[in-house]
Amino acid sequence: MSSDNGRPLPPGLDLLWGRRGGGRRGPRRGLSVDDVVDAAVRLADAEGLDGVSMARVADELGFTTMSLYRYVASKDELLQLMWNASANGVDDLVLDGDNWRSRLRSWSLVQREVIDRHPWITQMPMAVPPLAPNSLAFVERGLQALDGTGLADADKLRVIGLLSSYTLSEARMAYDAVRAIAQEQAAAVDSAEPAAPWSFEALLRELVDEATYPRLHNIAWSAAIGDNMSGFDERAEFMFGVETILDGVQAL
Amino acid sequence: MSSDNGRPLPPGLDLLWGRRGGGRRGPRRGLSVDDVVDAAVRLADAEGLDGVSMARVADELGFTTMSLYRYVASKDELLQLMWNASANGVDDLVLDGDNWRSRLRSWSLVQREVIDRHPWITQMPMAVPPLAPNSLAFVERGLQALDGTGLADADKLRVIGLLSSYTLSEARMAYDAVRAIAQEQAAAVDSAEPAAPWSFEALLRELVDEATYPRLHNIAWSAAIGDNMSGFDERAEFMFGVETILDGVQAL
DNA sequence: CACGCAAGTATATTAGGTACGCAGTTACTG
DNA sequence: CAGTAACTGCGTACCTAATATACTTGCGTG
Repeated sequence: MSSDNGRPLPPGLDLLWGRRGGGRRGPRRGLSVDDVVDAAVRLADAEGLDGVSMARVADELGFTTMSLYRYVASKDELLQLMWNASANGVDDLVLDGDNWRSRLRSWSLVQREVIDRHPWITQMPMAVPPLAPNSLAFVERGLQALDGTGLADADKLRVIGLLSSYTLSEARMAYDAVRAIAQEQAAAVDSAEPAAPWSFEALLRELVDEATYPRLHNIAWSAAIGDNMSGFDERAEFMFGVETILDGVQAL
Repeated sequence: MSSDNGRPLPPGLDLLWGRRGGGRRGPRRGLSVDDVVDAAVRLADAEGLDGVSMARVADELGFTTMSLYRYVASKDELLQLMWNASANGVDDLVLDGDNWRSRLRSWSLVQREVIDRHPWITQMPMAVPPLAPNSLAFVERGLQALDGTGLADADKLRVIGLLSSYTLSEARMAYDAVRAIAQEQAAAVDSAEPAAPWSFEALLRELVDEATYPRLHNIAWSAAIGDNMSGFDERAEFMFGVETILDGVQAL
């Protein structure tokens, strides 16, 4: 298999890569690691990452909280597994396009779609370099998209990293906005007050005074931003950013 | 001042913008919001964001935990204030360079320096669009750097957003790596075992099998990555990414 | 067939955020 | 000037959530 056969992986990675040993004595297991991860992912999809507590996940499975620790070492490890699981389809991903540019574009779109399916990804702690099977598989696909370009390997990796960090942060902002609105509405319900809506543009106009922020002030009061909230197409915005990055890559 | 004079800002933003009213009756305050924020920032600088608990901050100031709630509404609000405070110097930032490109480059460098001074920024929850005075001031500087280019305002904002999200995520990865190493060493100390060091490259070579990840496998086993850990210059890496983005901007 | 590892459970501990009410303090108000 | 309202810092208490530990029971293996 590999050079370091047998040497134990760092904690957390072993499970991720399916290398947690384990004798086979004792009662039959009532669950599998996948069951636990699936339940957690389902919960996160439905209620956001905050909805995921060990107790809640265990409930979902009809087990007690502590039983989960027979399958994962810590909540953190569970989060890693969830993160990996969220990208579960990428192995058999086919990138269409006959040039690197369209392939990379569709690669970015795929990532964005994954995040849209699992918005909680944007809330993940992300304490560790993503050495998960699916993350690497996805990177591999990105490298594949750059086949045939004369780019150095290191540059390819950089491009991949650049695109995916842009995608993630764009998605993060989008979902932060969604959450902010949801939260505001929730607050408005139980406070029973008029609760001024404070659109984003209204806030900007309120806060940005002309002396300190001349350019922002100008933008905030221009018609362009004026009816932002309605006609605003986040997806187009995202695509534009991707194209800009691709332009930069083209220059390499 | 502005169109909506008097309408209360959403919670959290009022303090950020110095608009938490408050009569002046009652005992003199023993602290100021700035004292609290400063203490929290000092703690975070020294011990990371995990070191920041309300109790710990209060201890630092010689007050009880609950007294802090006379100054901030919640820990979350405190975090927002910390985030804003971390960028405290940007108002009087001078961007050198006579063309937009060098100005933007130095703008990115400044952001990176801020993060280097306060690495905990990369660990922040970031639940909300950054409507903080200093964030906006920094954006304003970015716009300023793009003065004279024919770019549309919306495009300028996109460029700014793109660069800063890249900067943040690059810094995040860098500090994640630092933390991972520190944590590994800490674990090695109290376990008293040989505790195989598992360099990043060794891990990659162990995990990435040729069949599934041909390109990654190739990279992992190439000399280029081989002695990565030592000769690896993260700063140069970062600069390269910035240049790539700037190339993309140039194409606009 | 009994030994001992392993699975699920119950209980408890710890950490951290925050609601609530108290007692003392100060400044506005009549 | 007295009264009172608004405000201070504090102590206590509650809640959520992760997880350590010890127990009970199941079952493959020697």
